[in-house]
Amino acid sequence: MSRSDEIVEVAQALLDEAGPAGLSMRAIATAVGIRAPSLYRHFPDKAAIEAALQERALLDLADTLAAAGPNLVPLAAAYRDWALAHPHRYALISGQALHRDRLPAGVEDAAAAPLRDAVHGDEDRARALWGLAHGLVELELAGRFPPGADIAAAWRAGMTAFGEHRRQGFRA
Amino acid sequence: MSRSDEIVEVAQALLDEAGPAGLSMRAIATAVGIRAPSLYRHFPDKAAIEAALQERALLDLADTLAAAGPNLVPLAAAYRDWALAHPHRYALISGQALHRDRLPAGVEDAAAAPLRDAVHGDEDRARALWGLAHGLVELELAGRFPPGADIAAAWRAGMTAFGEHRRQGFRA
DNA sequence: TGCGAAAGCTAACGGCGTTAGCTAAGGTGC
DNA sequence: GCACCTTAGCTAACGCCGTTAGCTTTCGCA
Repeated sequence: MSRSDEIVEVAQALLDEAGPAGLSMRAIATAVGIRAPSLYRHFPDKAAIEAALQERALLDLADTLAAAGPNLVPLAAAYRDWALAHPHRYALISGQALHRDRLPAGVEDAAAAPLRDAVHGDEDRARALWGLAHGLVELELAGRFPPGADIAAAWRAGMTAFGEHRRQGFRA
Repeated sequence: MSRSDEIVEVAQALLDEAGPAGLSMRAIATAVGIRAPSLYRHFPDKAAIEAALQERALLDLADTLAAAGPNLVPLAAAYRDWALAHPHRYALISGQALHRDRLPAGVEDAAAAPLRDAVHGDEDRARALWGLAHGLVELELAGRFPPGADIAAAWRAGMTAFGEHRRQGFRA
């Protein structure tokens, strides 16, 4: 394993346990066993390390979604489960945090493809579905739902809306 | 206008033009005409200033949504329009950024109430709808949709799903 | 007139990402 | 075998960040 790979590995462990706020260059370097400036021998800046983590996370998410199959309900469940299992990774790939220009082409799309397939290529409904899943995950991770809220039921309500809609062959 | 109010006013202007990243204590202080440590005469810490901005933003959003009326489509349009008009304010009240423990009681709920009313008190569907709106806004603000994407059509697709669903009296 | 509170100030601390510039180790060409 | 260049580490430091300590000035009021 190259030193670069080792750094990314260590950074991912640090992200998982300490969150994005704990992912400092000094912390990564210490975990590797070197000093912060030495990291710049392997990566041009912190964003490059973050981009490597984002690539990993997106590919992992894409695999997970692909493994969930083509049906809406298990697909949505896989999306939510992945986010809840890796909340800090999800935070790293959501919002403005994504270093899109540093990611290899296709990586971002790979994670979106399963959702698009689940609505049979209808781009508008795929985007709405993505928004729904992303929004529900973000609200849940941010603790915006009151304690005791039945979040699974909210997912069911959303999925039912989209599922029924599809079964009727509706077009917006 | 008290000094505290002036600070919040200036901070909001700074937020609107420079975004959350530009909202530093030194920048706020300079814009007010004082030095950063003097801000601590009026607020205990930066989070308190942010909380004041969040309260303003949430109340403004709540007013905007209330003015949009009880129907789903114009309500959703108002939500999106507000977020696009004040992207940095939206960023400040979304995600983990919210200082919930520092906000006056009811402020957060005031912004959510119109969505809940629009689905006639069905909590599960209200949360799904909130997730949909929040998610679509976040994805759009983050530039996650490809250039030229018909985002309005995605909103229509989502709203149609929820709207049709309601008209049929469906329950999840 | 004196006093205390309010509100400003400078200097500084420990954190951050990052840069400049030095050094030690390892391989390669003559 | 020696000179040389590259690689990968290091320390010191810069300018930013939020924040604290401690000083001064001003002002209202008894």
